[in-house]
Amino acid sequence: MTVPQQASEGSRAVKRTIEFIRHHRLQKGDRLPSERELSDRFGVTRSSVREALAVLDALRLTERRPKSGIFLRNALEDSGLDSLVIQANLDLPFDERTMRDVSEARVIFETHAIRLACARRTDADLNRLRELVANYADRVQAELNVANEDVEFHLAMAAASQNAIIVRTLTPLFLMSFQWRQKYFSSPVIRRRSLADHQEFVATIADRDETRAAALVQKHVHSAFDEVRAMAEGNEQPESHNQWEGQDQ
Amino acid sequence: MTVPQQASEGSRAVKRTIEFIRHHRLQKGDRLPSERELSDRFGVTRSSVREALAVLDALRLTERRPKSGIFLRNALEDSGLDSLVIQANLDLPFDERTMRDVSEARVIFETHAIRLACARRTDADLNRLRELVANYADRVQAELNVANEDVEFHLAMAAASQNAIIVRTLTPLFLMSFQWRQKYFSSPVIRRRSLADHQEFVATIADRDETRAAALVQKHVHSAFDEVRAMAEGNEQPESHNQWEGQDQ
DNA sequence: CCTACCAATCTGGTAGGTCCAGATTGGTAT
DNA sequence: ATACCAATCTGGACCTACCAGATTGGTAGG
Repeated sequence: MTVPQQASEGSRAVKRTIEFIRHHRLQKGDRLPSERELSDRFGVTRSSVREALAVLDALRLTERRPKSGIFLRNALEDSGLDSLVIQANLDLPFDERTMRDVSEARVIFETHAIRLACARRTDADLNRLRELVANYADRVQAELNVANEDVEFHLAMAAASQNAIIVRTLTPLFLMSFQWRQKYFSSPVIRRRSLADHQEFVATIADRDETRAAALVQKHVHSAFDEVRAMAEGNEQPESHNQWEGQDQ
Repeated sequence: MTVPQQASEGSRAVKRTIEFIRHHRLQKGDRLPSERELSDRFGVTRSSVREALAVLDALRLTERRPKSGIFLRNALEDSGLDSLVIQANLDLPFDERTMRDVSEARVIFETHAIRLACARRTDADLNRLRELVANYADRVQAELNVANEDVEFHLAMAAASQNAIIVRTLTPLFLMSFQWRQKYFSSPVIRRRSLADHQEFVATIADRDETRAAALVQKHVHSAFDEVRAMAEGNEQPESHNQWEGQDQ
């Protein structure tokens, strides 16, 4: 995956802007301060602010009206899925509701993905999945973290559905959870359990057994989310309202 | 929806860069020319190029390695869904396979959305849907285009699922088809047929009739895509490989 | 007092320049 | 063939300047 570099000023400006929107509770249609004022506030150049605004525009969060101002196009919660990845990378917190929705959506999307994979998977898909599981097993044996390999495997299953849009939909849902995925897979017990599931996934896809595959998705994803939830509640400071905040690793 | 402004240099730089990647058939891991060279090629300032690269970074298409270069992180087809919206807004074409996948994904996602909507919709959701249909009916009566209203209605149905992630997933799938949606709804016959479907949607959601609702989604979406496909093939120049290219309106 | 109008001001868009420090690279000396 | 070092290239950030249209506030006219 990506090596966590230090955030550039441009990215910091994105973070500051999102925090500004949050803090001032700006709503759809509200106007942001001018680029010049934002650059003053944030202590960066207008160039950096403009870079950030270009990103927020791309995410459909803001709209820059020439000679007029910067306006909020959507509430933070209405932007595209890619903004979740960016928020996660910037260590911005998610609320409980978002995490619940992500969990539910992932089950729905991945269930369909694996159903399609059972129906349409090619031998090449199957071989790739077997390779990935073998590699996964090696790493589990070597007591290594498999957070990245887990994402790789799940995306490979999705790819076997032969529908690139489904893959592109699931990708951000995985990437946004990179932080706590790392924590989740720090447990050897969990790694072994996960490996067993993956092996079963491959078997069901090989047999084109949609029903068993779909059931397995439910179990696999739900248990993962339950586990993470439990971990978060265990480590949680009592006064923290948000157990899903990204953690530095 | 959004008024199509003239593209800024920053957006043009995005377009030029994507075209560059396409034209030179760059693959994952390949290196792009330096910012300075791109700004020369495109005839814009480095600032504009940097704005564009910030966007492509956010879309997970490129990766900027400080003091090293710009590298392709993903193939164009592996980026997030939001990039589809941007490509559509820049009048960049989609290939047939993407459109097929979008159609399939939309049916899957929206079917689940409406199932959840049947189970969970509140009275407020229902009222909003009725309002939207009433407005829709007025516009059909007045022989007005209902492209935007159609999106609004479908997103409102998705919102009734009480899962924001599903809404955020469907949104780009609608927005990317803004161009030909406009054409599709230029036909009064289609507008009337669509209105009838929407009225039936509301009825099924009111009755919480999941089965009928799901069946209706299949019919509604498939017929729409078939229609658009037929329209595109009809107007198509024989040598065009791509009938999904965005059209100016 | 209200309205119409106009000029100063503010805004985003773009250009062009500078400096920095680390990565890359190619040639040189060993 | 290898080790090393200096010139070069790269992205990151800052700064100033200009443009033209949108906005706005005050003024003149009704």
